[in-house]
Amino acid sequence: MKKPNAKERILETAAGLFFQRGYSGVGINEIIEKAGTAKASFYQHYPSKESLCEAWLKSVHEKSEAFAETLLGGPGSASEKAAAYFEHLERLLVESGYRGCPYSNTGALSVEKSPGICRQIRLHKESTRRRFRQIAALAIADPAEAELVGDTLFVLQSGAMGEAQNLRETWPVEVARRAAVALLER
Amino acid sequence: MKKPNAKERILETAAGLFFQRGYSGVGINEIIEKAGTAKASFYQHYPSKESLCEAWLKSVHEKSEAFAETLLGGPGSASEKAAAYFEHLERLLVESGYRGCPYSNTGALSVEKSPGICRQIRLHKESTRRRFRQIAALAIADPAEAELVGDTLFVLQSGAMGEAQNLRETWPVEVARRAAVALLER
Amino acid sequence: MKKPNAKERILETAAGLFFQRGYSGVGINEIIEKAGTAKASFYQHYPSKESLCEAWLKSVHEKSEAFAETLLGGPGSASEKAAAYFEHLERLLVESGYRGCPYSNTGALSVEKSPGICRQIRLHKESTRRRFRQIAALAIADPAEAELVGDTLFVLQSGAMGEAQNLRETWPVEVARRAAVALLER
Amino acid sequence: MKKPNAKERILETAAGLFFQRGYSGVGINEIIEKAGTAKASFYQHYPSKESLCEAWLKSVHEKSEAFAETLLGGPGSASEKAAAYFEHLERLLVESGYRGCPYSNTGALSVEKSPGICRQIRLHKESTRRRFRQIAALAIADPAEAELVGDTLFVLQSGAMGEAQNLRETWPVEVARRAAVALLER
DNA sequence: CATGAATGAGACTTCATTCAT
DNA sequence: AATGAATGAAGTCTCATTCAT
Repeated sequence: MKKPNAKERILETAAGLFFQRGYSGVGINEIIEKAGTAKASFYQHYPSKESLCEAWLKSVHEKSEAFAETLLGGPGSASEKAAAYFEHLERLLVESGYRGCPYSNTGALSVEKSPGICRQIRLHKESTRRRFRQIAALAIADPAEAELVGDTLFVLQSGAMGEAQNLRETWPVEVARRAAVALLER
Repeated sequence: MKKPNAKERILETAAGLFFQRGYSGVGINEIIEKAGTAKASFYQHYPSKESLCEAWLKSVHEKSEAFAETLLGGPGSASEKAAAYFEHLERLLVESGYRGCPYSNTGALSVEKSPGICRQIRLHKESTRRRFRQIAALAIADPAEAELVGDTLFVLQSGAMGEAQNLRETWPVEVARRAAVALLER
Repeated sequence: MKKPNAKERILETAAGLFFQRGYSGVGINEIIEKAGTAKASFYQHYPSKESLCEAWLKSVHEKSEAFAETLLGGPGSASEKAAAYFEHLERLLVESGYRGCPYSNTGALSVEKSPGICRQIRLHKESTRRRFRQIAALAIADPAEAELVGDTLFVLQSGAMGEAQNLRETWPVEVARRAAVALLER
Repeated sequence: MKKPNAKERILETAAGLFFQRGYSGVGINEIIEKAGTAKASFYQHYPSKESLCEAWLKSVHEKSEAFAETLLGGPGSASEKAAAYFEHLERLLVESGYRGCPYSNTGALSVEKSPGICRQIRLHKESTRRRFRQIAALAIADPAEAELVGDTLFVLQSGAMGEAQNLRETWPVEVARRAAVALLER
């Protein structure tokens, strides 16, 4: 019995599982079983589990970029945009059962062997950092100051997601949001 | 040939390995081999791998507490203490090859099955949060305000460690330190 | 993009790989990849991997026959022909990195399931045996004696190739050549 | 349900299977199933399939050495010993269903990656060569001549086993035996 | 005739854990 | 308290082959 679109189904299935239980917590067997594919079909499309991880991170990055562009292109002041961003994060966090940031969760594993995965993580993180700098530049005239504030927002957001995940509480996100707003409204 | 202190040797060996490669990246076999113990001796002292993880986290917590107490009990203003703390983190980070926070790294795994590990993480994180609130209280009179600033420092610190690990760069720690100092010197 | 001569390219590619790493050491995937063909194109030309093996052995046999006919039809005494034959073998051996006889290497696998492959091996081996008997008949009058000597040359040659391969040294071929010459010059 | 002596059972089972169908023709699964062991028990005793192959070849070598020593230490002239040796080979060959020499069969695979296996093959082959030189030295006074004849016997024996395996006939062994006797009785 | 996607079966290896001594 | 042998389950990956287009 042959089913088409195995590649898509595999990626979608893996996306859900990797996000919920982490890259190292999910095996190929479970992925292909839930995707309804044969093992060899998997390896036809992805040369290794690591490459699937890369594809997953890439797909998450695309959705993240789409949201960020919408937010940045829309109306509102810098602090409003930042607040909206943190509120969005909080919603995601609760909906996902406090699973935090897929990139940080993957980076927390010792994946030193896979440069491809590390590269995806860096790409996403640098992109996020750039977004926060753009937001800061809306409110702060001095470029150097804007960059510093942008980086601070980036660090705040990362810490908020991580600790909310660790503690299974939302207050870190709220704290970060208030700090962000304060930095931008000064 | 009986070797004493098996329990200690196991814990020390595991501490090094868990820290460097993460809880899920190290197997029991490697631990007992490097510790020079037999398989069954391991299970005599630790009923499971998870319990060893708990013991590891507990031991890390003790060292962390000792450092924090020294810092808090010593001389210096709030912002000086905070700056010293972040400089300490940066040193650890570089020395360890950018391995970040053991608790966050462990929490990034989906270890929902082990309440003991989650508990250790929460204990340590709440304790760290309390330390930052204490530092903030040194500089800020209003209790509510001090708590908020303390939580912000906590979030900053966590994000700094996480992103420094992800990017293998130290700037997130420096950014966090400057933000912390700014918050405390206002 | 259609490429002609797919069948030939497959055979040539497989010939190189089978010779170097043995029938069981080469997979279909590698063959079609290096030949630049699609999976299904392969099975259009060869119903199975075993049939490709047969085709390979057949093609090797043809080249071998051509050489033998040239040698036999040329000038020189029986012992000169035999010596030339062994010198030829030694050259091939060194050039190929001591890969020995493709037929013996294939026969060493337990390919009991494939009568076609076994048949090719037998065909080649019996033909080689006949050649040696012909050479022996040039030097030895008595037919029964000539047959025995021919068979002995055949066995010597086979052992020489096999052990040269096992030891990665050429002395077995030289030993066999000297024994062959001695048998024919008596 | 735990059974002791897994290591022995694994080696004995593997010996039979490797001999009959070749190293590459037998999988770990079949070995452990027929040996009645768990897969992890296998890897407790043998770090890899290749290491099991080495152990197998080593065990075969020991039996082979025992036979050779008995033969060499016993009574009889050089040609009688050689004849007995070839008759022994012929018996083994028929009994085993024409499976030839385990070392040559293993060496025919492209096992370039495993130096351990290659080493076992070389050890056995060089030892066999030495035995034949010893036999030749019993009949031939000149040392250089004896060495050459010994090597010739070695090559003859190898070719005989290989071609008997290829053709599933015993005549190569008989031809080799007659050639050997002729060389020693001259 | 050519193709890329799909497949069932099996490859080798490692996991954390438990048993009998 | 300490040990080496044994284990079931799961790990990632490859095999030769066939399908639908």
